[in-house]
Amino acid sequence: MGWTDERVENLKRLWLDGLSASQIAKQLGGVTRNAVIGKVHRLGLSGRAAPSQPTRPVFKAPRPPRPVATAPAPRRVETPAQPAPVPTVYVEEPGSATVLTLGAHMCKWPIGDPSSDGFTFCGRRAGEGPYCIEHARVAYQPQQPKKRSGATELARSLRRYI
DNA sequence: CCCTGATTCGC
DNA sequence: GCGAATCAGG
Repeated sequence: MGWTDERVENLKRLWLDGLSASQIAKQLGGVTRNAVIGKVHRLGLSGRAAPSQPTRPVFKAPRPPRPVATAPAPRRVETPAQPAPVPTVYVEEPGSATVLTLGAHMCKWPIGDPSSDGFTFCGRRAGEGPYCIEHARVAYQPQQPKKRSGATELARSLRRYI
């Protein structure tokens, strides 16, 4: 499949809309993301007004030499032993995607407080639906048919979030 | 491992 | 001109 005028127009629009190369490739069909990227460059529109994910244009500072020989200071002098470091059970690890990096085919399972800075999405490869296989299981599991004791049920529901 | 764009180079 | 392979990065 070659680059017809129509397909090129599509490419331009989608690219300028901020879609990623792989997303565009899927949408156009018959091309890989490499082909899309190559074409984008040949068309001279590599830089985007609204990049899907701003690629660092700045250079990274040369790695500062690591202090090697110093012993790792166990910073923790005074803390009168708090009750228990028992972690909350039902919080997940932060996802790999933020609202800015969440792609079309990434799991959109929200993790954390949407109003806080640490809010993320799961971000793993999504299947048919908006979620990855694991979260799809949780999301689409209606109810457990049998009644259980309150404690048992609570323990059950919490387990799913570990 | 998933993803992103950038570059190279044989075709 | 094209795009797979590769590179470099999150």
